[in-house]
This record gives sequence, C-alpha cells and structure tokens, in this order.
Amino acid sequence: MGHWLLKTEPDVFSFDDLLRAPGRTTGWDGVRNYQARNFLRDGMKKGDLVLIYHSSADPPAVAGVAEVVREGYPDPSQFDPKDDHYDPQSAPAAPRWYQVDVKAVRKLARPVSLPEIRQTKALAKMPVVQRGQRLSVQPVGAKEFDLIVRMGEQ
DNA sequence: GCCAACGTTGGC
DNA sequence: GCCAACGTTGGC
Repeated sequence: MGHWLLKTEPDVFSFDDLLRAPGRTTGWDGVRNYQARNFLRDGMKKGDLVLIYHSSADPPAVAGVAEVVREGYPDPSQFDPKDDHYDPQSAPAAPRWYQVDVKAVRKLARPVSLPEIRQTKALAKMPVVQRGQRLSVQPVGAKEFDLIVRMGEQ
C-alpha cells in the first residue's frame, strides 16, 4: 500500500472541509504541476493512505488522514473557463491534468507541525521539510507515515 | 538548446 | 511583506 502527502491551504480547503464534504470525499482538483500530476495519475492507488497537510498555516501542519477512493481521472476544472484552474491548452481528448478522489479517514487528535517534523530525526528526510520543496503531492515512507500518525494521536 | 525573465509556492 | 527556490515561457 502506498502512502502520500497532499498539501492544501486550509483557508481554501481544510481537513475540516473534507470531513464536512458529502461522503467525507472530494476530488483533489487544481494541481498544475507535472511531477505532482504524474503521482496523481500513475502513482496513487485505491486504498492508499494520505496525510493531509495544511500549508501557509500557522504553523504548517499535518491535520488528518485520508484514503484514496478513486484513482486518477481527468480533472474537470481544466475544461471550465470560469474556473481558476482552467487550462485552455488542455484538450478533452488528451487531458493534461488529473485528480484522485480522497475520503477523510480521521482527524488527528492534534496537528503535527512542520517544526515538530523538522525536529524529529526519523522524519528529517521527508521532502516536506526540505528547503524550497513546493511539490503539492509527495510520496511518504510507511514508517514516516506511521510515526506522524502516532505523534498526532498522542 | 540555452538562459534570462517572470510567476508561483510557501516558510518565515 | 519578504524572499529563496523552483518551474515555465519565450527570444534568440
């Protein structure tokens, strides 16, 4: 089973928003980076577990756990001229951008903050703590995933 | 194909 | 608000 981290700005869409969404599920749309797109389209599998990470928050932190309930399919927002993520260069016959559906599993008892992750030796190699790392979809090691969840359940 | 300019991300 | 890091664009 795969493990991932998805970034979101909580002002735009938070883990609580995911909990309130119909079926506690949402399409993870709007990702416009090719490396992240490849993970969404090719890497993420049904049943994979996901850390939902709040970026541009104070402090930035992992807020909860979700799971992939639908594998990669074309992101509809790329075809909607009224959407902020509209991409006029993407043709429906050859979609450029993909999304998955994720469902909330549970909110952590407490958020696990970026400074805390940074201070934890076993987590220091995670992409999210690397300087200048902007990728909004990142693979996570199983041990790292479990440790963060354990920290968040204390 | 190179690379300067520009835009975006995201921590601080 | 600043700015480092990085990706994309476009002139040549």
